[in-house]
Amino acid sequence: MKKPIKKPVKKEIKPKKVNKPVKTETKKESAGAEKSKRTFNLLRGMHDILPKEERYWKAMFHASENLASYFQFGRIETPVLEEASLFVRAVGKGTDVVDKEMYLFEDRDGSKVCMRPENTAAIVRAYIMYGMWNAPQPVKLWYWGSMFRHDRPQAGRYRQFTQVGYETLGSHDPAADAELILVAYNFYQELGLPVTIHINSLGTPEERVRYKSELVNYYRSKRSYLCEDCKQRLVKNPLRLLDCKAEQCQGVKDEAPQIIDWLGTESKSHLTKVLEYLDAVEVPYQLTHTLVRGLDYYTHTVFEIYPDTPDAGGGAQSALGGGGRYDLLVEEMGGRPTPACGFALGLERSFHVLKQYLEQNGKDIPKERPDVFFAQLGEEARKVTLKLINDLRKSGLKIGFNFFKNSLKTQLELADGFKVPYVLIIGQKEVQDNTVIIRDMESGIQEIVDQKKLETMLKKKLGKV
RNA sequence: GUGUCCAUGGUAUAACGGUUAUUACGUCGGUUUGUGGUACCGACAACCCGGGUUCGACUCCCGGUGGACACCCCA
Repeated sequence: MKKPIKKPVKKEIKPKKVNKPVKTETKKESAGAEKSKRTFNLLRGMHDILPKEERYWKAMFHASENLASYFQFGRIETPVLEEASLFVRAVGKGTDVVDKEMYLFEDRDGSKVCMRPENTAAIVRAYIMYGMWNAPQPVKLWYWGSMFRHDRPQAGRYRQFTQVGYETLGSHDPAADAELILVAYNFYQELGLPVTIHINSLGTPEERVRYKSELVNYYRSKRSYLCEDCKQRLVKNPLRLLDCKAEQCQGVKDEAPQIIDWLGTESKSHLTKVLEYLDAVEVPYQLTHTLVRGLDYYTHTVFEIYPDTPDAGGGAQSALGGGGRYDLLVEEMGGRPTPACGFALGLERSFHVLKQYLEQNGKDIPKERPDVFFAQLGEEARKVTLKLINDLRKSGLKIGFNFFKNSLKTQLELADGFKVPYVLIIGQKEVQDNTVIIRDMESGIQEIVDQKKLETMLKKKLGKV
């Protein structure tokens, strides 16, 4: 409140430059307008992706796109907004994702809609809606988009976050599971980030139910040793008991029955086959019997991807992505019985860990640099330059320039900042002669060439023939 | 949802219950108007918001908002 009043006064006392009073006036005006002075914050848990981070995002997008094309996944984009019950049904009532974290609201016509908290449900919806079972099976789809969960923000966790995901619908073959895991693994290989896959099997619902009751029995007998959270989990979400990080629960956890012992021969052999495929493609994995997943729809294979870097974020948050098989979901959602599996990667997390990893190892994703910089003096030269730059657009050369600077000195400074090997200069003289100066930034040697020969000259000099 | 810590120019920071709030980087401009990587000069730009205590608050207190981290949970 005080600032707007103070400032103008201060400036009026010592009048200096011509444009000062003008500025004072605008300040006064905006102060008078009161609320117009307010600036805006981001909503909690939201974030911007700025140009300086773009190369990481681009790398991630390219990796996922190339893998999708190589492994023949078709891109699908579903809406951010869906009928709320879609996710309630698919993800499951009682899960935190549905009960506590959904962006849920009434649309203007009173219908309940929500912003997608994940994308598998929508993929299944689309599979059924468009009768994709009529296409050759399995149907392989991938997506890239924003998801929304109203959770408390934390390292690598946002309320709006980006996931890339791959889903294979219509195959119960363990090769489908393995292929997905391979894609996930390759994604990080492409980025140069070492990761390990943690894998487990949840078996069939029947096997899981039997195991769960066994687990509950076991934990009940040890109830007095458990932390408060685990006492809650015992009634609310028993499988999560295995995920507890509390010191006091570790002993109990280590002795706990393992689901693998409760799997039938078919489930076991499914898991074994997946592992055999992983061995064949040399994907490093770790059989983790404590791995359970939060969403209700998983059956058989479940897996998560963890960075190999030791201090890459906290405990649970270090999972970069995860997924698994959901053989019953399509039918539950009203489709024909269709086995399926898929996974999603958290891109903000991946970005975070990747950047940190690269920095720690003195590496980086190279910034995009122009090959040459075009400097221009005067209006006529500017026109010619613009024409030449446009002509060179298809040459494959990247040309840096800044038309809004007039002094050659400034333009050379810019060029220097880009570390370009050559600068092209056009002034009055060159406009008249239809020439252009090529300046070697290292040696300072300059030569004058005909504008018509510019492209071939440049390509030659840059070794891009 | 719970807990801990935090909030000064674009970024990173210093200081202070009281007349002009540091410094560096940055951005813009200049050192005879057509030549960079150095140097010098100048300019720009900040106390998150609201309330309280006080003669007086950027500084103390409360609330809000936002941030960081952990838990719950999840990507």
